[in-house]
Amino acid sequence: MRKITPIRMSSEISKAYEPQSVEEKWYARWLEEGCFTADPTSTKPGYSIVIPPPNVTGVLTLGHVLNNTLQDVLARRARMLGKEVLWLPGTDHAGIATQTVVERKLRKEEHKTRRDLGREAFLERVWEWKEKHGGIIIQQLKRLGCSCDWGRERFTMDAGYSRAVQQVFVELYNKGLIYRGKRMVNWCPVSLTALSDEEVIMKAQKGTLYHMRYEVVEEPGRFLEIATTRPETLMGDSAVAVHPKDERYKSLVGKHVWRPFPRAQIPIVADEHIDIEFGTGVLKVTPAHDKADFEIGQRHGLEAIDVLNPDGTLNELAGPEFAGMERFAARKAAAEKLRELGLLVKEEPHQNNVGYSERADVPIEPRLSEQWFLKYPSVEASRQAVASGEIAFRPERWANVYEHWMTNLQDWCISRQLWWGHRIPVWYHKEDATRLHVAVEPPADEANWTQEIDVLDTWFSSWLWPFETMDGATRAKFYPTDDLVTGPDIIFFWVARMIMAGYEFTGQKPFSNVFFTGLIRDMQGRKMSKSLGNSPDPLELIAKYGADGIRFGLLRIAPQGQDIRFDEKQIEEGRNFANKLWNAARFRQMHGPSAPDASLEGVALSCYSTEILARLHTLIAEVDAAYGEYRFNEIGQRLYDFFWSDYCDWYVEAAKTEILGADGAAKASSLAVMDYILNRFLRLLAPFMPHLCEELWATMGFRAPGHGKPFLMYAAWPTAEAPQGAAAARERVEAVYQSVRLARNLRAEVRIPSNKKVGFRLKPQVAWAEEESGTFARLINAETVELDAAYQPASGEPRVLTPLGELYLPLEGAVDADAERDRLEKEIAKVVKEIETVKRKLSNESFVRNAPSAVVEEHRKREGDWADKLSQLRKMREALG
RNA sequence: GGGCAGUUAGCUCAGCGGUAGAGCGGUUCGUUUACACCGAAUUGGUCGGGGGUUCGAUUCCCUCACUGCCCACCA
Repeated sequence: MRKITPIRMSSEISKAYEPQSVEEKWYARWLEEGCFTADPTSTKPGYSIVIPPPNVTGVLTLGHVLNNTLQDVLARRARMLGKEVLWLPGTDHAGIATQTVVERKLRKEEHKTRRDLGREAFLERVWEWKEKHGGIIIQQLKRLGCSCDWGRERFTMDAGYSRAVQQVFVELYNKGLIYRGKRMVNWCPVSLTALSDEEVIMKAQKGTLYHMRYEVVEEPGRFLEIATTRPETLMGDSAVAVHPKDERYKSLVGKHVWRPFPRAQIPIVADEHIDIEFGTGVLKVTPAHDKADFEIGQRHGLEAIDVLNPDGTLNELAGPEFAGMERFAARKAAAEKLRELGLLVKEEPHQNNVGYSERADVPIEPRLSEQWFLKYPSVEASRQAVASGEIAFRPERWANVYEHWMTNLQDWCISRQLWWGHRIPVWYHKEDATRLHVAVEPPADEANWTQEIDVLDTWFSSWLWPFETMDGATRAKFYPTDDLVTGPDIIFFWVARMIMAGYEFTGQKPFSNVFFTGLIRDMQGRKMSKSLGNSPDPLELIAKYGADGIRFGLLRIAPQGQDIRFDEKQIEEGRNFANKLWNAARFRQMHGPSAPDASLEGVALSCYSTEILARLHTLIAEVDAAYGEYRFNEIGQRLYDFFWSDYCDWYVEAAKTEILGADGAAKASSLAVMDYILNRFLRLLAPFMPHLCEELWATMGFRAPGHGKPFLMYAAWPTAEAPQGAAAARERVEAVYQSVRLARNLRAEVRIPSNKKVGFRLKPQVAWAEEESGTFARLINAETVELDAAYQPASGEPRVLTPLGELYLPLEGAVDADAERDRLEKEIAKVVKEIETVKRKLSNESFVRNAPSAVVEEHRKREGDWADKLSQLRKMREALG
């Protein structure tokens, strides 16, 4: 193992923490030393996470930063808890997205389409692109500090993985769960492929409801009025439908109407599906272009007339004047023609929901086509696993969303008319198209067969991710995985399907916990998107604030599964916190070397030391509890508050009395306590800010019992002992600190500049006031605090009652008896009010009877405290005259 | 049309049955030998409206309002 040489701090070292070089240095060291490598033969208990594989075309977004930082935190803490950790990385081939990117490039640079190249050549291009430009995001994740086992990076189109995908297809086919059929699917006229229901996004549209009329064949001169939003499909109408109970039209059922163009007689049918209330209560039935219409067509044996080409233009069945016309142009043209024929009754504005293709962002076209479908496997086991808590969803409410989807499953359209993807392992016999060969290997007499040209939906490969990324030995050690961290937006696409695949193909759940993060939005609450340009570049933020800064900033504002409004200020806070820690360590270093083990054996502690150690003890307990509930923001908040406020603002400032004082033993004690705290705190913070903590750990020369490697990232997770005498210390320290706050306030009120040293007088009311007067004086920036039990203040000298006693500020010329009288009287009024409140509460019998005794006790104590304070204030008031 | 979240200080958010919190912002002071990416003090809230349960409600229940998200074949 290589020796680590820490950079020694010196007074020349920069006052501000400069993350760039530190972060890159440590990341390189960790990699060199194999710190991220998972060993399946280890005797330590295993812990594993698989990364939600980002698209190979992807670049890092803030969403990725949050998501992967959370995974990194979990992985790093698990290592410190003594687990053998596997965080398995990789990328997704992302069928449509990647194909589109390469096609666009081809068009731009060579003015060619993929068809110009042909399938084989095009795929070669995609692979070339993938090798060259794919996986940028992997590099970006490294810059963020992700401790993935990069040696195990997987891609969903790796040879072995692809084979597994095809095997799964064959297996499901043989089980009768996969079938081919001509069905109504969601067709994207831009990507020219079928899509699953999940890839369709419903959007509210402002459109027009056209009222038109068809003449009844059997009763010339009588017209049926029909409302439609899609007149361009009327050429594909093969019936009109009314509700069987609709009295208005009962007599017409079984008769016919004239479809105006191409002119034809079509029947009037009765169907339960019709909503009597909507429009005119008459529906034009276009079985080829609407899912509901298709079903009506099935029930009534209607012809499905497909009037659209795959690209969304109309075909010759629509008639010569429409053939070749784009669908939305045709809508206007059809309406216009109806108007000319006198068949358009009216047009009215209408809002309805239209399905859009998630990728291409155009309205999808319901289209009848031959596709492969999957009946989901292991549904009941999967549903049960989440319902019973065998797989825990956090926040829990997502379990309901999952449950709802799982109980309303529709068969999954898994074929895609793309080239980039896993080719469906099916061959059709050239002589006899009904003969199929379904296997991973092509048939022996391959020349007599043609392979299916469609590929599989990308999610049909990603659902195997938690186990197909692992070899046998790895699986034995690390499967099922422990935590999955992902966004709720892919709960159906990915999470639910992985659960089903896990049970179906491994007989086990694929993971035990799923943590759903929130979505990161901009300050206006909008989704981050490329088109809005409101998505900050995380790498720029890293350059500006450091990886640790962005990690900490984001973690601290990421609530449990709630959406997050992003504000760069929050990242700035992360950077500032890093700087604070850096400087606190620097301060400690300025007073000599630290003890590596930072033990407090046999060290006599000041009350301030005892108090901060007690707080550290509490902190560790709280952090552990918060980890147990995945409350990352709370962990961040606790660490921040403890360090900045309790440690830096109070403890270090108080300890300066001893550190800068003459008592060698006392100084050594305070420094040892700082070492103790820093040693533990760096370990606690390491998962959040790994680079900085590792740097300081090395600089300070700390050691800790560890789990194999001489890095902080392998140091044991800290435990803290509650110090002896914590309660007494806390009481004393709190009295001092409270007195400090009051004294500082007094200074400010009397307008003494913060840097001006002044002399105070204290009439002590506690026996130990003398012992703490030095620290007290330091904290209030006093020249002196003279203790004088018999002190007679000049009338009008600024004064305040503190827990240490009456405090006076003898100032030349600033004596104002009226002001002091006012101040005291205001204070007295406040106390009187407090006492009244407490008294009222205590005199309420129901309160005393019903409230928990601890609460009642607290009120009693409070009453006593206030009463004491009041009597002292009154005495001071009398003395003032 | 169903379901789920959210509504707390000017802004972003914690708290979720016992005296309203943080950060940022504002105001005032500060070259106090770690840190101006800092320190101190201070300002600022009938905890969305209305009911109810309770000795007590920002916290639990009901209801309404608005905001956001998910699901759903009303053309």
